[in-house]
Amino acid sequence: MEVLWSSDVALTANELRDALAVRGGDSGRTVATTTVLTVLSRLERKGFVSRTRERRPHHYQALLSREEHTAELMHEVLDRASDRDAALARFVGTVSDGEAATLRRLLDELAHH
Amino acid sequence: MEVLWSSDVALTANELRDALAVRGGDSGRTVATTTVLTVLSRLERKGFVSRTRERRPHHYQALLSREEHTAELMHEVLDRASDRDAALARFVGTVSDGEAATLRRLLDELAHH
DNA sequence: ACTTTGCTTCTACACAGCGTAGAACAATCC
DNA sequence: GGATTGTTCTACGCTGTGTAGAAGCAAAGT
Repeated sequence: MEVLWSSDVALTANELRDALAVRGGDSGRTVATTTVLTVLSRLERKGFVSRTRERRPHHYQALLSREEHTAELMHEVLDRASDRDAALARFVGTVSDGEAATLRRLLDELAHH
Repeated sequence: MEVLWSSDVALTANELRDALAVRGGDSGRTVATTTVLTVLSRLERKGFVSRTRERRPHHYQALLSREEHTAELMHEVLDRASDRDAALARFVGTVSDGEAATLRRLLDELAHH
C-alpha cells in the first residue's frame, strides 16, 4: 500500500484514490475513499505521513521519500544485528558488481565533504 | 524469538528451552518445550532452520548466521526500492564515519578478488 | 511384548496488524 | 438550511506470532 505513496507530493484522499484506480487498472480493483483515509490515518499515526488539517479537503504528504524510507529500513535492520560490521561485510559480499561500483563512487563523494 | 537463535549451533528443543530460561531470567518467564518446538517448526517451514530427523531428539540448527540473515534482510528491503541506487545513496549518506570506513575497506578487499 | 517415558506433531486460542469498507458525524456550498 | 463532500468511528476477515494442551509415536526398561 505504500508503493503508491512515494510517487509525488501533497494529495487529497480522493486524488489518491483516483491515482490508485489508474495504477491498478488491471482488474476492477477500485478501493473506497474511506479505505484510503483509514490507511492514511494509520500511516500518520506511525509517522510516515503528514497532513494539512486546515482547509477542509485535508492534504496528505509523505514525510520520507521512497528512497529515504528504504534507507531507514536498512538502518533498522542493521541496528538489530549484534555485530554490525560483520553484517555489513555479509551485505557487501553479496551485492552485484555494479552496485559495488556505485557504493565506491558514493563513498568517494562522501570523502570530499 | 529469533534473537536466541543466532548464538551457537545444533541444539535440541529442550536444550534451547533451558538456554532461554537462563537468558530471560528476569521474571519467571519459562516457556514450555512445546512452544519452542512450535516455533522451531514454523522457522523450519520458512527455511530459517534445519533439523536432523534421524536420532530421536531432533537437533536443530540455524541455516543462516545472524549476520547473514541481517544481510539477507537488507537485500530484501533494497529490492523493494524502485530506485536502488538512490536508496543506496541515502543509506550511505546516513552511516557513521566509522562505518563508512568499514565499507571502504570491505570494498577494497572485494576488488582484490 | 507391554508399559513407561520422552519427543514431536496437531490443534487451538488470544492478540496484533493490515486491507477493506459501511455508518455516522462534520464542514462546505449553494 | 438542505445537499454535497470530506472525515472519523467502528468493525469484519485474514494472516502472523507467542503460547501451550492433547494426542501420537518411537525408544528404553522390565
